Amino acid sequence: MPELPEVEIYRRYLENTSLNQPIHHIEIRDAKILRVPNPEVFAKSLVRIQFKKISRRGKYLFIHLSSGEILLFHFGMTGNLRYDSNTKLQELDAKITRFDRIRFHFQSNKVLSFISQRKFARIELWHSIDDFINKRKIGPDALNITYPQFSRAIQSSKRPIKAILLDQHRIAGIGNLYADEALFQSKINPLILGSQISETQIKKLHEVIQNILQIAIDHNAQYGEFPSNFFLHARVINGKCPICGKELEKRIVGQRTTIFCTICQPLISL
DNA sequence: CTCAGTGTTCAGTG
DNA sequence: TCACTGAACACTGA
Repeated sequence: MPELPEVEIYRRYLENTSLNQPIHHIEIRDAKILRVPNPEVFAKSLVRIQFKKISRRGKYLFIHLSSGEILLFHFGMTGNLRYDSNTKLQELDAKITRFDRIRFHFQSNKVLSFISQRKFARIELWHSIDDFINKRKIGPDALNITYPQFSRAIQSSKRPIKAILLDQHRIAGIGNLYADEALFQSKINPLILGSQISETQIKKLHEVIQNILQIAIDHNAQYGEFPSNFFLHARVINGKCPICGKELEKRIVGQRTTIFCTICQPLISL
């Protein structure tokens, strides 16, 4: 599920469960998740290390280690976390599924599992956040991006707006669902090119994105609890436009399924 | 049985 | 170098 709001919820979860506990050992159940030169060496190097702080940029979660290094979590399409505080080993084992890919065993006997159904999720180790941001060229966080930054990110591209919103190099944190949500609430057609969007629309889009993401976080990223005016409710059932009632349009834009209303999100620039 | 899906990376093109 | 595109990755559920 992980777009920005989910990852922010994961960040808070780690902050509330996993700080300041020395690691006892790391259980590697699927080495593919670990994008490090040598998983065994990686695991050994983390023994006795603690998580000191958890931060986030877009969909990337950073664990600040007591060693000074940064453990990077990216959840892909299906990543999740589960912190087990049971003291009995049997009860801990009972909770393991085959999707528990990496497990961090703390000296306190608590266990943090990094879970992922599909193996698109990954864990990396970096010297610093700046090092990671610079090498991967990750754009500003969608919740923090200023209007001038946002405007430039949109107008400087000739790709469809939908593709721009999904491009983490330009703006970090928006995924397929929230991109459709933001475009619907802003009444912007997903196919309009970035360079062709009016200043008024960009302004509106910027506001709408901040608003949607904040509301999503406030509802713990639980889609079922989002306000009824959220497009997502109509989108999942592939139904009719919640505003005008017309059959929603479905197309591939920016390589992803895109659902929108051709009436409420006209192709002309306002 | 087939295919789409809350995402990224990498190779290749212009 | 840069902007962009399409394939690949892996597994479930409709």
